[in-house]
Amino acid sequence: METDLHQAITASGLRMTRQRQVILDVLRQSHGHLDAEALHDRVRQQDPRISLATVYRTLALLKEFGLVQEHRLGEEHGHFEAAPQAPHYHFTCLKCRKVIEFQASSVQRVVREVAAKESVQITDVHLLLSGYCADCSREGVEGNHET
Amino acid sequence: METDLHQAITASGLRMTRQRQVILDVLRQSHGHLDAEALHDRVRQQDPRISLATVYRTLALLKEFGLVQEHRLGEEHGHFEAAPQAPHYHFTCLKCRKVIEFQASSVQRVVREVAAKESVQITDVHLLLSGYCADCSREGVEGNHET
DNA sequence: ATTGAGATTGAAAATAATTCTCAATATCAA
DNA sequence: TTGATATTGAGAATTATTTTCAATCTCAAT
Ligand SMILES: [Mn+2]
Ligand SMILES: [Mn+2]
Ligand SMILES: [Zn+2]
Ligand SMILES: [Zn+2]
Repeated sequence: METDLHQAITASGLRMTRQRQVILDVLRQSHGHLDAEALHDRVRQQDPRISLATVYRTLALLKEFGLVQEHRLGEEHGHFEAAPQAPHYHFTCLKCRKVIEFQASSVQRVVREVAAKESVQITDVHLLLSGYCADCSREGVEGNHET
Repeated sequence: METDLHQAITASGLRMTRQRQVILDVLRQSHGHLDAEALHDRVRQQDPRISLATVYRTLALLKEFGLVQEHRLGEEHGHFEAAPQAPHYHFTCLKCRKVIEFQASSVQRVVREVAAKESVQITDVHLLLSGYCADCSREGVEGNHET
């Protein structure tokens, strides 16, 4: 639960650094889906010297290890979260940008079907729903031409 | 089938231009999922003066009209396709970048469930599977440490 | 504990993707 | 035909991410 980073790192012949540990720790403690800058800000509170480049580098590494997931939530930048125990998916509000997580076992069924039918090996599943949350449900996606 | 752009445009008090028509036409004729530069290249063959900025501007407009969809296929840039009659989803190979489209009616079931349970209004659904296609299935995601 | 090969980092530059600015041009209702 | 104004092209600007490289760590072998 905390040594899996050490494990992955050394198994790969890489080196354990304070930066890598801090970045993973911060991501694990943070609920929600942080972008690189937001993560950098929080990481700096633990160690003000860590650079944004190292945040990006470490995120790429943690993704390879399967310890971190990146999501595209409809914006021009990525959002990151520590890999959860059970897979989950996302809804994001086009107006207020709120993110709601949900589970749906039937998605795994679809994944198995596609894997079989297309003879592919599936390693990642991203389901993103977007629209308007309960608070924002009013106007639609396109043109509200009323006053 | 060809006048729906005129319709959407004029209904919005906008203006019909050669550029907008060409960009939509090219996208409709192109099978596959083009990024902005690739689309620009093809559009230029019809009209060499059209700028990349206009391609981006028009894609944004066509998305608002629901005539075009943008997908994030695991790369740092978007890919675009003309809105299909029936919804479909995507698998992309992490090695060769090939894209396979598939349908899965159970996804719509999940969408309805989430909409009901979370009281949200869902306007877009993106399901992206990634992994290795039949040709590329061999090494895993990370490190192949063999020769 | 010391050493050294080489992995990692910070800072800044570079690259990539997309958006914005603005003067020139095109559209379309009158 | 005209005029108000929407749109465009070109390039600058912005945003997100990656790369470069010299300085600094890490860790296995002394
Ligand atoms: Mn999540
Ligand atoms: Mn498609
Ligand atoms: Zn909302
Ligand atoms: Zn492949």
